[in-house]
Amino acid sequence: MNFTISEENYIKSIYHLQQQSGIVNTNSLAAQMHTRAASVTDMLKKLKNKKLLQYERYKGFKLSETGKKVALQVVRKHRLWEFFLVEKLKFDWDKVHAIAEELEHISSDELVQRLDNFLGNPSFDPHGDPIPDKNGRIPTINQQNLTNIPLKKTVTVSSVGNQAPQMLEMLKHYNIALGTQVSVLNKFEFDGSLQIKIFKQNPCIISEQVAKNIFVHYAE
Amino acid sequence: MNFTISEENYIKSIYHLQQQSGIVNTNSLAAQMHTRAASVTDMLKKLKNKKLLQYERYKGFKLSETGKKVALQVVRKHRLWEFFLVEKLKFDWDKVHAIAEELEHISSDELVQRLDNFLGNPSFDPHGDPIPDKNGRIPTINQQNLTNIPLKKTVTVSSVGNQAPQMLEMLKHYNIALGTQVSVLNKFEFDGSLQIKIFKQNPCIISEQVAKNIFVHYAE
DNA sequence: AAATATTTTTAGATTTGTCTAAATTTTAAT
DNA sequence: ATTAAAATTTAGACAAATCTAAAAATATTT
Ligand SMILES: [Mn+2]
Ligand SMILES: [Mn+2]
Ligand SMILES: [Mn+2]
Ligand SMILES: [Mn+2]
Repeated sequence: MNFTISEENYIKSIYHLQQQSGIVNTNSLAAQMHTRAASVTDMLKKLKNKKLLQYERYKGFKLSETGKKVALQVVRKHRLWEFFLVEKLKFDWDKVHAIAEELEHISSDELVQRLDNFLGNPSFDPHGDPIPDKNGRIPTINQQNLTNIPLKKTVTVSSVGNQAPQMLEMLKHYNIALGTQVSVLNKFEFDGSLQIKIFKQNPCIISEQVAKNIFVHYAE
Repeated sequence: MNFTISEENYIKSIYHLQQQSGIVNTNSLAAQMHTRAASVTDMLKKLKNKKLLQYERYKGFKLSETGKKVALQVVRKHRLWEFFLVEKLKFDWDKVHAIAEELEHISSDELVQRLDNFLGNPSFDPHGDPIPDKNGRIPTINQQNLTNIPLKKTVTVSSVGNQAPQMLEMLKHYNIALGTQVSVLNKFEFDGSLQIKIFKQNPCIISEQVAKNIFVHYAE
């Protein structure tokens, strides 16, 4: 089946929201999509008609199994294109989201599969997010955010929670990228900020808010 | 300024039609776009309002200078993406048009420029059509169709006139691609068909209709 | 439990792009 | 010069996606 760009964007947003909260409500989706609650309700009816959504009015909603499959294909395309933009076209990682937001709607299945192969079947996108495979399966990694890491243990940055351009820009300033080796030297009780040592750099301090959005795994 | 996908498709079609005939009329555009004359008229009004078109009702129309620039950028994107699909993703040349028809509407200028560089700033797309540069300038080549070539002279295939999948499939069957060396052995007066010799193959016969759509230049 | 606030849905409008059918204009034929 | 044919435009309708304002349902507070 084929979906409009708008439908795909809604489906993807619902998918991301329900990953966190299980069930999604109208206002949070409206906020995520930068649209109005009334518009969301209209689209929910369409998606329910197409059996992509479990939805009863006033009761919240979540994707059906079919809906989830559609969402995963859009996510797959988004992350593969982001990988292409960074690895092949040398875009900075904080510049690719908006472009991938358009490219993810190109419809050819063969294109996606060939792109995947051309890129060497990558498992993670430039922000460390897992790329679903052709069947929608997602590779898992054991990762935790920096606030949960014991002191002095060296870990590797594996992904970024908040991917707002502001956050990514900040990480660029700190010289933190995926794969960067870090250890936590000190945790300050007053505001939860962390003193960290970044490989080959002088120790510096990051706020708790930033630390919570830096995910890491133990070095192999 | 930014245009909708539909506007871009109309602008591009008008551009291609006026390349041949100077001025364009409603019905031929409707045919080209697989739409109805009434829809064309509606869009003409929009494009005229946006100063992309010189248009007076019942009198035909053509692109303004601004309109031509927009068209050339869309053509540029279309042909760069086609090149990408064939050279990098190894698509057959008869499978890329429909996909490029979508990709040409991705809006980022930086993307186009980086793609161009990544591909090595190609001058011609997989069908031998020239790729406009950033400023809309088009490389020219001296080419003629096969019916105008003197007998026994060896020439190189440089582009294809009719690019319908049926035509491209046929050329694939004949083993004719861009760069293929050909010479005309004989011209049959009865139906205008040509006996030709394709490099490393036995002589074969092609119809006048096919010959007219094979453009060639003299080998360097 | 009643009143108030929040969330969600409906009603009705708007924009974009399309369509059919009818009217108008231009062109070609008698 | 009329008439007939072809091309083009207008009138009016429709689907998709959005919006604002008002109504309805649910949740929270007194
Ligand atoms: Mn998108
Ligand atoms: Mn990403
Ligand atoms: Mn197109
Ligand atoms: Mn082409």
